[in-house]
Amino acid sequence: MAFDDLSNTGLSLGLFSQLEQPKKQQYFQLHHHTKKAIFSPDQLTNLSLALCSDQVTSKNGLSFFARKVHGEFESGTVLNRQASSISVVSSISSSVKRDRDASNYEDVKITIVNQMKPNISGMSHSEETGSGEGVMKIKSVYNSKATSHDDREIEEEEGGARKKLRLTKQQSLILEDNFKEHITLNPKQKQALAKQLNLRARQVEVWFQNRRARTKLKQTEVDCELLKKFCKTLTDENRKLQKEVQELKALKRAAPPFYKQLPAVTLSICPSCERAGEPALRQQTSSKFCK
DNA sequence: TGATCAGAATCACTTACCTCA
DNA sequence: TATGAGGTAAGTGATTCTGAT
Repeated sequence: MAFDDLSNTGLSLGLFSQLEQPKKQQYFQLHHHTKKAIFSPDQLTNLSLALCSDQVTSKNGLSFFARKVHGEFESGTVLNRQASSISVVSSISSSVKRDRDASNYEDVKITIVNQMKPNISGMSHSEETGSGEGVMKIKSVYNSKATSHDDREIEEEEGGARKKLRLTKQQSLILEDNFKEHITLNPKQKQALAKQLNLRARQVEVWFQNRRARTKLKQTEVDCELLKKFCKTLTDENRKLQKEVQELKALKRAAPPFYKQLPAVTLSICPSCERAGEPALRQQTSSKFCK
């Protein structure tokens, strides 16, 4: 796909109006990931934990940020994502600003430094951030409301290797507190929290995402331990029962059961009433039994 | 009314940076 | 000082859901 075409399909999408969009999401649904061929069988059956569901109302004026341009580009070809979703364009490399929550940006433009490199997704970090041929830079142009933090980050990202953000203890504490209250945030909460922490909404979102993943991982470990214990209990129980069976078998061999010592009794069916009974008894009661 | 599409939200997995033993 | 492990912020590619057409 030629780059001009790319911008036509997605990147020159400008302002979007605010939308009221009720969202209902089931979090941590039990589901299978059966689609990606690259998954191992274990991964295919990887289950999420069913925790809760929540009604989220999102009023996040679309803030349609160029989210995903990815895949192998070859001139004149299409993106490797479904053609229907190509309009969403984003991070080709770490130099791409990605902030779909920044509803205050005015437009997203692309600056092409050089020709696109085939197989961008396979580029190494140094290749991505280098300044050599074939490197494409995408720059998000925010409106005047963009925070200084954003500007700083753009500078940093353009400058070289990606700098890892370290949250302060205070920030982590506040995030943790919020997580205790709700494990997901609606856009309003996200924005508010981001403002409070002097972070971008995307960073808050990522933190919650990673936090949920950590919670799930821990829960999985706990579940695993419980299952191990349960398994051990069952094994012990099974061993006990096996032992009991052995003992009973030994007893049986030693002395035949008492019912085998009783005289044999023949049961027969009365042709008129079709009831079973011992003949001697039936003879005594036949006047009542078979009328 | 059902089909289709776009966009948002979220996920699992991965990468890369940073700290610390 | 070098190094490997572990923690975690961020990137990537996918699915699901919902509203609009």
